Amino acid sequence: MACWLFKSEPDTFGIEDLAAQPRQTDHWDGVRNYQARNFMRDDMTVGDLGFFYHSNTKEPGIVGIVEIVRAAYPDHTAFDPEDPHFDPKSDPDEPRWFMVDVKLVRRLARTIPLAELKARPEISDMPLVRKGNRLSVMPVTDEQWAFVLSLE
DNA sequence: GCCAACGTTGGC
DNA sequence: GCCAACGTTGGC
Repeated sequence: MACWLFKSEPDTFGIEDLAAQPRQTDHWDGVRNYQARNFMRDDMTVGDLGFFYHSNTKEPGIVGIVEIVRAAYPDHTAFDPEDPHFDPKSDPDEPRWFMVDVKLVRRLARTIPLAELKARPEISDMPLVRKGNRLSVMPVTDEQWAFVLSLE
């Protein structure tokens, strides 16, 4: 089983929004970065766990845990001209972008702030804490996963 | 709101 | 294939 981290802006789609969905499950659409797409399309499997991370907010940090409940399938929002993530170059017959379904497992007891993660040498290799990182979906090693949870 | 860092695009 | 220009991300 692999572990992951999903970034989202809480003003757009936060953990409370996921919690409000039926069965606390939703598709993770809108990823428009090839590296992040490849992780989802090629490497994520049902049963994998992920951190839910709030970005671009007052206190960015890890707020919860999700589970992958459906493996990658075409991201239909790329075909919708009305959608903010519309991509005219994604052809329904040969989709360019993919998404997975995630289910909320639980909120963390507290937000683990980015600043705190950055201060921990044990996880200095996490892409999340590296300068200039812009991946919205990234892998997390088992060791990093366990360490982050130990901070909760 | 600012701006550094990054990925993508397109001219050549 | 190079690289400047541009748009976006995301911390602060």
